[in-house]
Amino acid sequence: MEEILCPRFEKAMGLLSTRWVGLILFDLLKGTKRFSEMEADLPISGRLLSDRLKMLEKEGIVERKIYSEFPVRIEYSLSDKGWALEPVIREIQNWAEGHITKEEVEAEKSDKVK
Amino acid sequence: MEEILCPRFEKAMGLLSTRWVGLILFDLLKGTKRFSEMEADLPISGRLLSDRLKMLEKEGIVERKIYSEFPVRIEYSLSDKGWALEPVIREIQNWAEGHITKEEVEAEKSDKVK
DNA sequence: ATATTAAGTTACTTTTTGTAATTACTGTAA
DNA sequence: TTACAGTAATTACAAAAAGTAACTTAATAT
Repeated sequence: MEEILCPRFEKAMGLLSTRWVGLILFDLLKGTKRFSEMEADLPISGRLLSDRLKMLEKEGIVERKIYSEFPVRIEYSLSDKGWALEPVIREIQNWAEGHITKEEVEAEKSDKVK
Repeated sequence: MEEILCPRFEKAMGLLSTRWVGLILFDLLKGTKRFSEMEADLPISGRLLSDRLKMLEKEGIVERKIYSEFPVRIEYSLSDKGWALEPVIREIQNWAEGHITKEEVEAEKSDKVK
């Protein structure tokens, strides 16, 4: 492979195409969330949610705040770098609304049953 | 999980976050390509490239054209639905240019060596 | 002591990737 | 007519990542 791809783009694409990252961002764009809330919102297990949040925190996209209450409360939110992804998510939504048909959504569901 | 996520968005995100799909789209946005060209452009093996192109064709995003010459020539290009993803890719590039640092790109490289 | 609650982590199985070798389908050359 | 060459895949198999459910940790209430 030669230098066809911009390395920054490749890195960004690697991040965004990590399974579940898009949905996690979508959820956090609605506001600050707790671990268990995200677990309930998204079709993802605790193990992977934990992995992905750790990864996104390391990348400076997500911020983690601990409140030492009872029981302990931990809040996740987007950093500025994370908020800057809003246009990306918006364009994906845009495309989805214009180009994903109801049939395709149905097909997806029956795939999952298999 | 309740109905928190838009099913169309979830479907779109599933497609776009399939490994290599973003880079394949990026490559095809530069124009029609042959299998072996894409294989050379991208850090992806023939097996997966073949899988992904088949999937994208099934989703109506990529078009496949056979030219019965010698040797056979097969060209891949984007459909209208595929071209409609251009703004998504553009916003990702945008974000990458503004928020991925040189250090992060370097870190990526050394990860690969490991 | 024991139970409760949130936020993870571990152990284990299934699925998806990556790599290399092989096939299929032409057509050209010896 | 057998052998070789150029594309575009496909197969076989080892390695990595994902999915699931049970378990752990830490603080506090009963």
